Amino acid sequence: MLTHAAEDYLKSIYKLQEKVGKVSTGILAEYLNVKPASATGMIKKLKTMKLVSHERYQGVTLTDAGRAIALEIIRHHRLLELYLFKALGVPWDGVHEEAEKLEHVISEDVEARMDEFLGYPTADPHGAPIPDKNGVVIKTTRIPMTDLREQQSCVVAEVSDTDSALLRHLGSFNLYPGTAFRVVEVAPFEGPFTIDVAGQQVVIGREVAKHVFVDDVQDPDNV
Amino acid sequence: MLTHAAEDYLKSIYKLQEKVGKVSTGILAEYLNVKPASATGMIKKLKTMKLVSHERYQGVTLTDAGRAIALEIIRHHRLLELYLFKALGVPWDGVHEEAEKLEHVISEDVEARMDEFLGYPTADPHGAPIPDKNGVVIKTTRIPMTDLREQQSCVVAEVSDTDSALLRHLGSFNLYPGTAFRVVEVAPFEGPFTIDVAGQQVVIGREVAKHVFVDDVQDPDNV
DNA sequence: TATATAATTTAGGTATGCCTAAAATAATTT
DNA sequence: AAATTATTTTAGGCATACCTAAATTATATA
Repeated sequence: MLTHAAEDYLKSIYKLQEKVGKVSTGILAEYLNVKPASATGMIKKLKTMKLVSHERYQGVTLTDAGRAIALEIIRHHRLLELYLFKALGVPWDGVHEEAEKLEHVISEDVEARMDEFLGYPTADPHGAPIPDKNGVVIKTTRIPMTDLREQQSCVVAEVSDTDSALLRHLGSFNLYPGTAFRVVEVAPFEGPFTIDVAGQQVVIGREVAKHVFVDDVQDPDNV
Repeated sequence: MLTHAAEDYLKSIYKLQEKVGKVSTGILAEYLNVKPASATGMIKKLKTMKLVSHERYQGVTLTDAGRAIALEIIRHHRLLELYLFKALGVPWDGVHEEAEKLEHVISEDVEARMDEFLGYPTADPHGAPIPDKNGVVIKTTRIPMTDLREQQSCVVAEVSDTDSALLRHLGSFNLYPGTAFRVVEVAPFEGPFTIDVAGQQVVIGREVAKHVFVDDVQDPDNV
């Protein structure tokens, strides 16, 4: 069995790799709130276990074995988030922190029971896809809200799960995954977005919009 | 926050103290599957935190602060066991092992939600009392099954939770907490107990009977 | 191309929590 | 009371996973 720290490194490498391909030591260290020297140490350890590929100064990538473990941990995390949300009513801005601790200790048996209780779900409360038991993740085509233009309509697909204050903010506007909205106005010079959510006008700043990803983008009917 | 190991020590000291008063280093080490030298080390650490009282060669006892933490961990453990059993259908011989890992990471918030879901229960699936939020444990008068005499009737109050094979064995006879039975025969020379459970005759060996505790002992009506 | 800057790795240190072996203390037997 | 046995503590090591500081390597700038 891997240590919790090793599991966290694999999970983080997976997530960063999705964004940037090869993951540099510095990026990884920053993501994990750890010094680069510490990351180097763990990368070496993971390399001897053949869970990552790494050449000095060249960044890390997961091996197939490493990715399988990373996906398993991510599955634990997201199923736990959804379970806490649906079965125990933990607010959506609190589930990430809880799941972060539980993901390392939950058994496959308990996980399977939660999965069954939830009806084999495919997304967590923030809209992130839940890998299936074999590590298969549903591919999605989500774009950041900042790419939207005026008058386009769309549906919230996913929001970042790490910042609990941000989640409370979004919740106050009902901006949950599945919520539809239309862009009313995009203020110039990197200004905020004014959107229409169920008839209510809401102003969303750039920084917030960067963390909201949308789906089903439709141009206005009357063009 | 305490380390998981420190929490386990406090919990173990509490349980052993219930049985033997002052807890010797050796007994504690054996209970935790650790060498006496390691126990000495942790005892010293807990002493500096004022969670235990200890004089060299004289055994440990918990301070009020230490007991409060021990009871909190025990509450976590037993609520988790019951939750896993009732909400997720984990078999009663598996819940102990799961709870052993989860008890150290579950938050007070999630615990409170499970408590509510379960209707503020007072006993876990093995009949062990669940301390309340303030660390108050319901006092019980339970006697080991080995103290029973022929023809006495009683109700199973509690069984040891650590040996999963034993639990499966008891389960096969329906000997769960709450189950009533009558002693039909006690074989001489430390022999087995023959009991009547819901009309079925069952033979229970001494070693098993030592781990079953009963309540509501009644002498036969026709005396 | 040489130099300055930035990123990464190496080297050495800390804390936790376990271990074994040896020393000290306590309890039991003769 | 002395000697043997058992228990407990001390001393010194190991692995994990973090840290800081210094050395190395790579990249950007003059």
